[in-house]
Amino acid sequence: MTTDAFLADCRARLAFDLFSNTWNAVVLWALRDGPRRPVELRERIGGISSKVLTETLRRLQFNGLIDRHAHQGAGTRVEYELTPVGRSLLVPIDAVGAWAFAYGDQVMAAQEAACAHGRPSPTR
Amino acid sequence: MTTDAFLADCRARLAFDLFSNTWNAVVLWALRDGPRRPVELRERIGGISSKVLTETLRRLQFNGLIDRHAHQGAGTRVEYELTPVGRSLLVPIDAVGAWAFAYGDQVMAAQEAACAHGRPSPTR
DNA sequence: CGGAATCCAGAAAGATACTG
DNA sequence: CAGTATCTTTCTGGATTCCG
Repeated sequence: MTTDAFLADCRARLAFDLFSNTWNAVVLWALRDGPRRPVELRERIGGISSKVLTETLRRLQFNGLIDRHAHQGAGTRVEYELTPVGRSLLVPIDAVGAWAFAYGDQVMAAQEAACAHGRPSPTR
Repeated sequence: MTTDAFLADCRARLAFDLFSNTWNAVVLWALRDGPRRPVELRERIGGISSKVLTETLRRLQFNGLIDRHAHQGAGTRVEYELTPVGRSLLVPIDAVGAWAFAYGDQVMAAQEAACAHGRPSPTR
């Protein structure tokens, strides 16, 4: 199918914007095995602050990718869960992961080679 | 294969970082049909400034995803071309595009529904 | 525990002008 | 045309603190 036209004002940009965020894909991935509480997510994911996690969850919720469930009881218990749409996004996320698995070494090698040739490292 | 562990310090993050940039994927996509000159890229892609395009190209080059060819002649003629590794990245990019094609409507609908319910729109 | 409120540093990206 | 140099604005993510 090939979905041409990522360019100009294309709808595919919508998906790219979802990825152009450090944590969106990571959090979705961390939710793949079922509902999770924020504290669990922070354990599974390394190095994400409470604030940033909350922001990310709001963002995903806003885009209809996750649902928030507040179970009432002693204290507070909240869980987040993938929606069907959110779950469907795991497919392309997995494709990205598979690529990294296959080609990550070559990218790192290219980075080191560029540095060795005195090229400054762009931010990313 | 499923490439578990996107979490903590995993190599898959390397790939996510490549995507967590507004323009990387778009520029790679614009190069899919063969070598392109910067001015051509700016035409195909909408709304990218010369400066940002250059930065993006340097970044992709640094990661070994594209090559730069400077043809000498009257004036200046430069072309950028995908490396084999860069071309391989089109596969996951295409998966993302296919997802957007299939589910983009639902995401946009969710956004509008959230707004209608008075939820503020997170940045992304 | 969940999460909201601040404050802050750094990075990304846009606009503009300029050089070869 | 390709690329650089500034300047400015916006965004992101991190740290800290406080409330229910």
